Amino acid sequence: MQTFAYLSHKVTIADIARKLSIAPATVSRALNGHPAISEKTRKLVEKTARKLQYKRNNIASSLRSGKSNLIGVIIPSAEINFFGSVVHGIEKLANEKGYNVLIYQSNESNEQERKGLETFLHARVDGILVSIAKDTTEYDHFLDIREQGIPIVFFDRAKEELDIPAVVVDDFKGGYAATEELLKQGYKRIAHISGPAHMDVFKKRLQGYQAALKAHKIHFDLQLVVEGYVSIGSGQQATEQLMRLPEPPDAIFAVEDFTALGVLKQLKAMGKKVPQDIGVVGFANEMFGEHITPSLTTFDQQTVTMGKEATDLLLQLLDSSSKTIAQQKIMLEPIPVIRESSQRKK
Amino acid sequence: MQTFAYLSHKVTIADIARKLSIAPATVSRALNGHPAISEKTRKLVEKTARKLQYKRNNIASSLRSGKSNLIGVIIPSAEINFFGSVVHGIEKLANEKGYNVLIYQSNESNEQERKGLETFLHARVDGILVSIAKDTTEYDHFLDIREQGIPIVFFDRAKEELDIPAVVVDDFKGGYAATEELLKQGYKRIAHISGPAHMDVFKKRLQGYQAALKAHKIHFDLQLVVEGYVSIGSGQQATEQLMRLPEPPDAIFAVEDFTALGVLKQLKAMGKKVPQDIGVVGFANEMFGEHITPSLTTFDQQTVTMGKEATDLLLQLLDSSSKTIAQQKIMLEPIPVIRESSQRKK
DNA sequence: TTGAAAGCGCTAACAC
DNA sequence: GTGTTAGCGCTTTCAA
Repeated sequence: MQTFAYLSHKVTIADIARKLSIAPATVSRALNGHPAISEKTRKLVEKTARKLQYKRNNIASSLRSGKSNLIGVIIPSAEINFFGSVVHGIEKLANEKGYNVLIYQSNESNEQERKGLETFLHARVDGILVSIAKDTTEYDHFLDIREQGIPIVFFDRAKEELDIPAVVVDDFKGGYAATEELLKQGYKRIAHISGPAHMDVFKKRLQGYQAALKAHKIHFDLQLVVEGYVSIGSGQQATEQLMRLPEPPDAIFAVEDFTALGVLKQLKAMGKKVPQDIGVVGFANEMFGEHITPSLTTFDQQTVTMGKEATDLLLQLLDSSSKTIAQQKIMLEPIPVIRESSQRKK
Repeated sequence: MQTFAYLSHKVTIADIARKLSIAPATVSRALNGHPAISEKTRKLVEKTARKLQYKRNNIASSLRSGKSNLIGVIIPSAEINFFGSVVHGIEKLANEKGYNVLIYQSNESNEQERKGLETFLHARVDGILVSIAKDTTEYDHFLDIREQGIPIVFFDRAKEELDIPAVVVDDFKGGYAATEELLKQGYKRIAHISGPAHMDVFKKRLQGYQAALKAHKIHFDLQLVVEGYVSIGSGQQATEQLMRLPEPPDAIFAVEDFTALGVLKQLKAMGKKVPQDIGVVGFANEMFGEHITPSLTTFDQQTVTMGKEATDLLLQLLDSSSKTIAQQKIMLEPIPVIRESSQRKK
């Protein structure tokens, strides 16, 4: 029951074949640049196709070839700038390479993440790109997918133990650099508001923070690390807690920008001046950081590049000919974006 | 050449049928809840399907039924919060109803917008949701799609003349309310930084602005309207121009939040106090507005609702049984979000 | 270099 | 209530 079929008969390769008195197979070959087709036939077919406004039916093509040319992408939330930007990179490369992109938002829920994978299985996507949801602490659903023979690549939120290819930012280095930036500015007692410990991204930033302290021979005070849950409210709460310490910190490295925003809000509410009294550094380079007062020092995660690299990796995996992938793990450099919130000296 | 086909033989309805010694068609019917199938058979088929881990091949199903269960969505940019949020609404409803969502970003370019439509045609989407790109001034590509019999619905950035169903915010009302809010606060000389005049959204906000002035018997001064191009830079530039007037404004209604952000930045650079010296109102309720200083008064566009309504409209269009659509044009109320930037009194 | 024929997995029309 | 048959539009052997 084709809706509106009467309006425009869909032209097929059979139509072209009939018109030219050749076989449909020949038309197909000509249209797909098969080498064993004469230049003359090819031109003729192409011209006729254009004239008849032929459009290849991807669905039929997919059914026959077993390739859908679809890539599924699961992101935690489209409302976070960061992911929107990564998707931009994914789409750009994917479209160039003839793939379409299906998006599914997990909303940080494990259940919805699983649903997304299920949906993608149904849609017969050729490969899947995932940034893991915050609530996900079990990973069997990803392994299931891999067992089905569908390539997966993680981006940003990866899980190392699974041995699934991934494109991430060097979070350890980022955490290290963030801490060092504060030390360089003369802050002495640096706190860290971390994210859920089960997530690699946040764990590594914490490790970077610890390593930087150690390198600078600063005693690691456990009281100065508060585990947050990656949100403005969490940043506010953690800040309150930190500032109530007998020896409060003089700088805070927040695990990402939303948390950092919470920190700034709370400090303002408490009448503390940033960066004079307290230094603040975030992570992710979310858009708002540039526009708030004081502007937020942070680290850029090369979002568009991340999307492209992840797609490129997936495409390699899809290309069965390349059995060996160049690199299973790609680390992007976090790029420091130094702004007011950390600049005590100047 | 099915990659990894050796790893997991894909089970089909034929497998189930064989196992139960019934016809494939019966299996299909049972799985699709066909009424004329006995409860007993249905249960049996369902159980077997589960046991064999059967997954319907959507592609085959699409080819046969002529329905892809795919909805294509074209947005100008995934990096604008507003669109991310609308997509959220679209996805939610679409997924509930068994549709998958393809996303394409036009990046405000007419060429890419056309490419997106072309891509969707190839992918045989059942319907298309579009928010028009800034650079688009000709609309034949949309009409072409409609002629192909593929339903389109616009959201937010619509074009009235085309007579294509749309879900938009009542921009006239919003422009009116924004202006009135400033008047209520005692501002007398209100400027407006508009957007490209060819776009309905911006044109209507301008008309709302003019109507509000008129209603309050305020002379409309053409000098106080500057056409911007919807960006921070544009807001800065326009503000500079406005403030250089012999009689500069004491309030600015910016056509959307990014422009408003530019206004605030420029005013700050000029040493003007907001809202004491000058009042500012934006539009769209972008995330940053809440967090900047001063926080930005703006109008919320009910993004998630917008996405849902647009999808609902499209779904109605797809459901051929309902020849008459309830409403071809849906207007959402802009919701005032009053913050510091406009609050002179208090 | 091209054609004929088969079939991807599913659903719908028509039987019974 | 279920089976039979055909075919969606394409690609891919195999044969010529």
